Amino acid sequence: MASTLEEVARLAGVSRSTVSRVINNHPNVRPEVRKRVWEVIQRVGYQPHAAARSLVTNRTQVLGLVIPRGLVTLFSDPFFPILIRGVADVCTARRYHLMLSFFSDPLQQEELYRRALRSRLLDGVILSGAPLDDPLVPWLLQDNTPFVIAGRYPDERVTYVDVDNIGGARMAVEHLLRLGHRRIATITGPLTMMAGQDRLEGYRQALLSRGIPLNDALIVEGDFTEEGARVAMQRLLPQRPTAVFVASDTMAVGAMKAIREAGLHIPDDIAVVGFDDLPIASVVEPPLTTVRQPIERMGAMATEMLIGLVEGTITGPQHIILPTQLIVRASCGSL
Amino acid sequence: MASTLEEVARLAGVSRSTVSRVINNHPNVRPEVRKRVWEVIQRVGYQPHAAARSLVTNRTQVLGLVIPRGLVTLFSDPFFPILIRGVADVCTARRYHLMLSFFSDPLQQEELYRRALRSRLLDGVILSGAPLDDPLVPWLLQDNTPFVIAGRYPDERVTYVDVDNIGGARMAVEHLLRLGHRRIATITGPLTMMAGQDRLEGYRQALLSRGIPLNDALIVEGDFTEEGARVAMQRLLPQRPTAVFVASDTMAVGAMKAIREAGLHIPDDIAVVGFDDLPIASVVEPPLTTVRQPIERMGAMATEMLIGLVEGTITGPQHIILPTQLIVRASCGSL
DNA sequence: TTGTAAGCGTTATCAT
DNA sequence: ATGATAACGCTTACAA
Repeated sequence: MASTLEEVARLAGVSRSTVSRVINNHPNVRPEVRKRVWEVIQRVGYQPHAAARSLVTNRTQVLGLVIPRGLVTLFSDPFFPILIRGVADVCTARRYHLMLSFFSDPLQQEELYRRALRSRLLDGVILSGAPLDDPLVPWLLQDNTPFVIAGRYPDERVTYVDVDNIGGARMAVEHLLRLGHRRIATITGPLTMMAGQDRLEGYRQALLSRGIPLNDALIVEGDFTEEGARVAMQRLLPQRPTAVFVASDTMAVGAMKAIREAGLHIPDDIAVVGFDDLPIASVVEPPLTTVRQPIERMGAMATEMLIGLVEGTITGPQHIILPTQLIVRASCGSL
Repeated sequence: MASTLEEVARLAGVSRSTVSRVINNHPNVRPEVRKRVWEVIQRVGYQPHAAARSLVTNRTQVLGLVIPRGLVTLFSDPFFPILIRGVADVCTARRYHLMLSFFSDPLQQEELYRRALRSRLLDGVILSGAPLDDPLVPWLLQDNTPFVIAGRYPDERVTYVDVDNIGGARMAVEHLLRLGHRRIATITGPLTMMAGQDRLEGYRQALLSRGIPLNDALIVEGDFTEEGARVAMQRLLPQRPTAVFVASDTMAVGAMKAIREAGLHIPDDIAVVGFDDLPIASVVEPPLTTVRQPIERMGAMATEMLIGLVEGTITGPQHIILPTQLIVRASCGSL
């Protein structure tokens, strides 16, 4: 069956401690002994027992990625898959394992918190897509659990890495302004999320910097789903906007549907700009002008930072904002 | 700090064993004592230490989901996200944790196998998208690790759950035949994968049952990517097929691009049928006729079966095939 | 450089 | 019904 340190030690004619030293690359082992021990390890296929090890080291080499289940419903939106890939790649490279946790209701969340974190199953967690009032954050702070948020968070004590949502949104709207639009609507993300708020803030800044007053009738809150955005756009149409900034590509697709269903043309009647630069942006007709954000990189950096926190190579809370970039295609009519 | 059994025992004025019995709902604890112990547990926020527990129980309550990294590149294809959701939901419901593992090269795979499985970090694994000659399968069999494949596998000893790829493909092609097509091409999935082979087999069966000889020039192997399918379709065009069965929706989108780029019309010049019924199928122009497969359900069932295997409530190897369904839209020209 | 032995926090066996 | 006590497999002082 599964061999233990003890067995390897016996076979190599040394003590458990020596085998442990070899496994953990400690110095102070005679090269000759080290070699002999490694041979036995290979021969019997010895692998340290993870639980036994972490019982004494207090480390599991497992990181958690926590995502609200509701958002995952939007798995037609590859935001999370891409984020996960960034996270997973760093985990693999740094020899950590990745545990995925979705939760729907607060009850499930608390249960998850107990089972995964209080039970010391995880060395740390990455949070993404959490609403601003997510109870997880105070819990984590109080328990002193290493954690990083993929997304801005208005508390200096939390380490986060986000993309420049404000700047990106601002660029998008400024582009529409340059094209002569003055009646620019927006479909926001959920305003319970920082990303939703920030993209709206960028919209605001762009308009105000041109001295254009905000018009509440041109601002409708969306929910990051295509269908939600379709409905939102339908509500916007009577206001006769000449352009609309939509806070995600997936929602932009929904908005475009609503516009076409109303018999209007994109971009001639209404220009559309999205946010994300997901693959669909270049596939849709007309191709979507959008703001590119480095999702995978955000996941990767969040993971690097979390590992730094866990291993103690990063000390205080850090705040990183990654740049975004405007990708101009046909849907805004500048081509 | 984190409290232990010992501390709870002291505070409740009982022994460790009693607290352990309470935690694990063993009988033979006086209701009064049980109540007193629970109170202390709540008060100090005690949570059993996962590693300590699994060191003695030989159970971690963690399941692994293993996916080749290469396929994940296609994260614009929501197949895996949807599968993951099915898996994750059952995990949550059954109080298991889910560990996600991607690997690219065989070396990484072996390293992963050692770190995650031989180290007893996982109670079992779900495999998906693995090629037929994946070395993981023999390893798992030999080590007697509980595992389930989401996908058919030609070895009676392995438990799997798959969708009816053969039947679905056959339905799709039979539909094209009914519409009068005789020169039907196909872009297959990678033939290293069972799903690729099975969908090709369905194509074969449909044609042969009508007495139409197979024509190798009409069969091109794809790789489940949009771009790969675009190229494949370009190679197919000179053969003048009147219809093409494409083994995935994502590939179908690529094929449609190639067809349009050649100045041809869908479905009038070439009818297209896909496979998956992903969200994009109904969004694309014209809407894609395709074969719907219950991806999420497959993930969920695979997980249920794995848990059954782990907990010993399922004995022998099981083989389940879930039904598929033809969804007729405009791209095949029958509307 | 190597070995001995004490824990890590549980569960489980066996008395009581 | 409850309590000692021995594992589980490892790391890590401390000794030698």
